[in-house]
Amino acid sequence: MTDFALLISDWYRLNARELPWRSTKNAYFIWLSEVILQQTRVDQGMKYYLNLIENYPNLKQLADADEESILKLWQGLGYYSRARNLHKTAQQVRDEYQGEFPKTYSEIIQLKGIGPYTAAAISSFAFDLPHAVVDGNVYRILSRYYGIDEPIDSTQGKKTFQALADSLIPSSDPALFNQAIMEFGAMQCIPNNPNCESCVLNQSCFSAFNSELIKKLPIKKGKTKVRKRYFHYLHIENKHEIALDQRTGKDVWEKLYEFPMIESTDESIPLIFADSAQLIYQTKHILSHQHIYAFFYTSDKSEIAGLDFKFVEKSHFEDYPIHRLMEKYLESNSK
DNA sequence: TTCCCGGCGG
DNA sequence: CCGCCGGGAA
Repeated sequence: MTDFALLISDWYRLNARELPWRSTKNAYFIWLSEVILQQTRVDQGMKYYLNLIENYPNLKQLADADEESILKLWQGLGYYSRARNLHKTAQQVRDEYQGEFPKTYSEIIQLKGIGPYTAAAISSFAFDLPHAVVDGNVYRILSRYYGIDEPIDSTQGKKTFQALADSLIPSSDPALFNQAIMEFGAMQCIPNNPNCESCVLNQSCFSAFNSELIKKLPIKKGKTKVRKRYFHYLHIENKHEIALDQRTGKDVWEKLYEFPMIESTDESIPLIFADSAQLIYQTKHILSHQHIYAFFYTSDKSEIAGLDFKFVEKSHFEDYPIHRLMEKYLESNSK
C-alpha cells in the first residue's frame, strides 16, 4: 500500500463524519445516497435521503411507486432527471435482477443514472470491489499531491486521474480508501485556502504550503466563454497627420495605440459617424477569450463629437505601438 | 448580483 | 461537449 493510501486512511479513521449511508452495506441505501450526492452537498442532501428511505424502505417499494410521488420527494433538490432515472433503475432491478442489486461494476454501470463515479462508489461501498472513485474531490487532491497539471476536463486528463486512483486503491478495504479520499477532499484539502499546517500529507504533498500552486490545481481548460465585441474604427488623416488614440483601462491591448474607436453592442454603424463615414474594411479578430468584430471606416471630418483622439505626424506613426488588428487593417489597406 | 461548481445523458 | 439545477462564494 502506498504512503498516500496509508496516511489518508488513517486520517479518515480519526476524522470521518458519521453519515447514515456509511454504516450500511445495503446496496439500495448506498445507491440512493450516491445518486442524491451527485452534484449535491451532504448537508443539503441529508434530509432528502432520510425522507426517501422512510417513504421507500426498500428497492421494490421505490420501483412500485409513481414517478410523480418520487419527484415530489425530490422537489427542490434539482437535476430532476436523477429522480426519474432512479425510478427506472429501481424497476429494472426489480424486473431483470429479481429485486437484487447487481453486484459487478460492469452490470452496475449499465443502469440508468449511474456513471463511472457512482458505479465505482456502489461497487466498493456495497461489494468491496477495488474500483476507485474519481469525483471533484479526488481530482483536487491528486492534482495537488502529485503536482499533476493535466486538465481534468479533457478526455486524456480524466484517464490519467482514473488510472492513478485505480493504482492507489488498496485491494484490502477499497471502500475505506474511497471514503477517505473523498472525505479528505471535503474536509481538509478544500478548494480555497486549505490548511496545510494541519494536514497529515504535508510532508509528501507536492503542493503543500505553495499557495500559488494550490490555487492553480486542479487545472481546467474551462469553457472558453467567448465574448463578442464590436469595434468601429475611424481612419482619419490629412496630408501630414493621422488620428490615433491610446487604449486605457483593464482591457485588451492596454496602452497600445489605434484609430479612434467606438465600441457598440452590435455590428450596425454607430450613429455619431453614420453620415460621414464609409466602411472600407471589416474583419473578425479572434482572441482566446473574445471575438472582436472590427469595422474600419474612412472619414474626412477632423473631429467627431464624443470621440477622443489626437493627430500625430505621419512621419512618426511608425513609432507608436499598435496591435495586430491595426496591422491587419493597414496591410489590407496598402494593397 | 453574478460566477462557479458538478456526474450523467444525449 | 453541452444542458440539467440549486447552493454558496465572490
